[in-house]
Amino acid sequence: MIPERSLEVLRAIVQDYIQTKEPVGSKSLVERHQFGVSSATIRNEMAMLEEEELIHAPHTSAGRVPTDKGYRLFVDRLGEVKPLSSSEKAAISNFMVGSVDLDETLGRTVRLLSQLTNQVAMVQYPSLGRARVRNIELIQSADTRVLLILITDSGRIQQHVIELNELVDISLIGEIRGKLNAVLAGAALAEVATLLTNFSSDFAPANGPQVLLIVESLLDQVDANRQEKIILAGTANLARREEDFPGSISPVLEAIEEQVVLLKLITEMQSERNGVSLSIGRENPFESLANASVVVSGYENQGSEIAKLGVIGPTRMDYSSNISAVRAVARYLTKALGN
Amino acid sequence: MIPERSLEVLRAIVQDYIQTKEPVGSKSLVERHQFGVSSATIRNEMAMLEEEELIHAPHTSAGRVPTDKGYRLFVDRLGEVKPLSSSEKAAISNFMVGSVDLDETLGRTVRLLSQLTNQVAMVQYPSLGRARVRNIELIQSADTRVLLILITDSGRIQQHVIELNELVDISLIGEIRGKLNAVLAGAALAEVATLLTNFSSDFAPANGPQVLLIVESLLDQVDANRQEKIILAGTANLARREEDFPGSISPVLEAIEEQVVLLKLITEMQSERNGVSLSIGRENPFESLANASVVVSGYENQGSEIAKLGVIGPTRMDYSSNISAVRAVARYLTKALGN
DNA sequence: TATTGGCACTCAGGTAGTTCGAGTGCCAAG
DNA sequence: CTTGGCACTCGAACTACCTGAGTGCCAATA
Repeated sequence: MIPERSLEVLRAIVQDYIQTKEPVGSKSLVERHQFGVSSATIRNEMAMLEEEELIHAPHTSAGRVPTDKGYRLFVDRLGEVKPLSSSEKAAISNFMVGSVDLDETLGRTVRLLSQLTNQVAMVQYPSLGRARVRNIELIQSADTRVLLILITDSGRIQQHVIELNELVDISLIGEIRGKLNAVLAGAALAEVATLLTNFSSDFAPANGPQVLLIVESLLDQVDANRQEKIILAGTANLARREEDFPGSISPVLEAIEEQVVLLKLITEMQSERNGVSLSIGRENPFESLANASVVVSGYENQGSEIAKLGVIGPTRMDYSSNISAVRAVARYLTKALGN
Repeated sequence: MIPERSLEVLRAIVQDYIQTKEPVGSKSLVERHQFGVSSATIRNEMAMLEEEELIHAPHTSAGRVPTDKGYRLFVDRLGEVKPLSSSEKAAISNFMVGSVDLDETLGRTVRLLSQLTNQVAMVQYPSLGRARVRNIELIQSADTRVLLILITDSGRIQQHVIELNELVDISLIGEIRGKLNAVLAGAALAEVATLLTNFSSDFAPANGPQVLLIVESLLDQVDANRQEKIILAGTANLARREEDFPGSISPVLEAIEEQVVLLKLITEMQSERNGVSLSIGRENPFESLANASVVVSGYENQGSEIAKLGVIGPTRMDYSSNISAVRAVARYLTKALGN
């Protein structure tokens, strides 16, 4: 359909535009690339591309700028993924050593990704969806208070304080803990609710209310964490790229701060080839992100994807580098979680 | 020293400037306020104020703008603290209901403060400095892994995964936990290190290495958390006030993201009257915050200050409102922690 | 001595006119 | 299909000019 050379021209336009941030004209194009044809020919090609809405001229006597559709074609068909430099690789492995718990690992990861790409980076906490219960702890932290801790095999630790309305004997707490673990250890989180349906009937009726409170809290815990969490880093990079956002950056900042929006966005994104998925400009469902692009990839634990990570930046971003950075970091994180 | 009416004029200038964002001239000043004198007189006053470096003219034929020194005088001597509107008060109490654990409470607080002030809000996590150990838990989460949980009486919960190099018997874990709690329960965090000096000598020599590992991790835990943590909300408000920051907002954003900087800043700020402390423009030690002001207040638990919270915004901010909002939120948070 | 009206002066910001040149589309010739 | 040529377009950059808010100062006044 679209002839080979036109695609070459599109690629050149995208690359030049990303680099120079100026609309690119036919003349500079033939100067910077070896096409072996004259600028007039290129002009014809460009007219074609404009016909296809892959590029767009901001005004009559200006060069051309890629449209969202143009970027899309670029990433889908043309952009070789730029391999990471060795210093970048070194940065990645350095960053990872010495993190032990999940919080720290994810924290480092998000900062790493932000430094690597000079964009805003985000890491989603592992979804509890497919995780399994490893351990449940109940700790009496005051006379009428119990701390419930839920540890899953993805390494995530949830804690919550339960306020019981009356004083509870420590042996009862122990009993509940024992039975909870007996019933739930190894169970998938999705099964927890069904497994606990008649849980309180095992206990003396007098203790029923307390047991129920704890069970409810546990279910809340499982459920509340279906609504996920995202951590961010490098917000300042947005401001540094301010000129890349026509209008203002504040809608973008707002969208980013609104975790719900971000979560919706990245969970809806379908993985494309290479395990990386993109949403470019107006492709993505939020008006406020019309000038932004999102690059995400899933990361895994024990063979299945548990959450996503990625970057968000101006539509005019260096897709090649960012895609490879996101992919590499996702891989490293998967590896780091493997231990 | 400085006559009464000059101060009135300064106050009027600050108020008008904050409201209109335009340099304010002598004529508009007499129009908007009842001074009972002519603009010529005001001009004389203004010349005085400029002499004192309390205001400054951006250029010859423009009105005047308060200097940092002018703002300082304003907040110290002139600004009545604007009482909160009843709807604001309602917002505060609504926001607080239903938060149970510390994380959630602080999370709500910071969002509340940001909404109330339309600025970037920050809340520092309680310092462990004066806190006491309430409980220590050790949970075996895999064959060679133990989860250490430290709960303090300020409600803060720290957890850390310890990697032991060899398989450990569960009864040993239980023994260690028991003795740790026996030794440490109720101890101030500062004492923990001394209390544990000879801890491992209580155990069979064969177990020495394991015990040491755990003790070390616990000490790390106590120590690592001396370096505090801050949570932020409302970063987008900065971008919305972009025009208030000459140059760019990106240095400000960077400073804010750099927790170390923020922490240094707010811990160094000395509380002024009303329990609120301010740092205005170049008063604060970081060049990047030359156009920013910080308003912070401490919040308390059990009668002593455990950490700080506050807002950060342009030097040209509404000090009266922000001061009262910060103060009110700090009070409410103190109250909320009282339970 | 403090206040005031008057007045000349300053200067940032807006408007209007001009030029410049990168870039375009089209065409006829190769 | 490619290419050189050419007329055309129009934003950006520069200039010149004007306007008006605001100033500082002074001499008159209360």
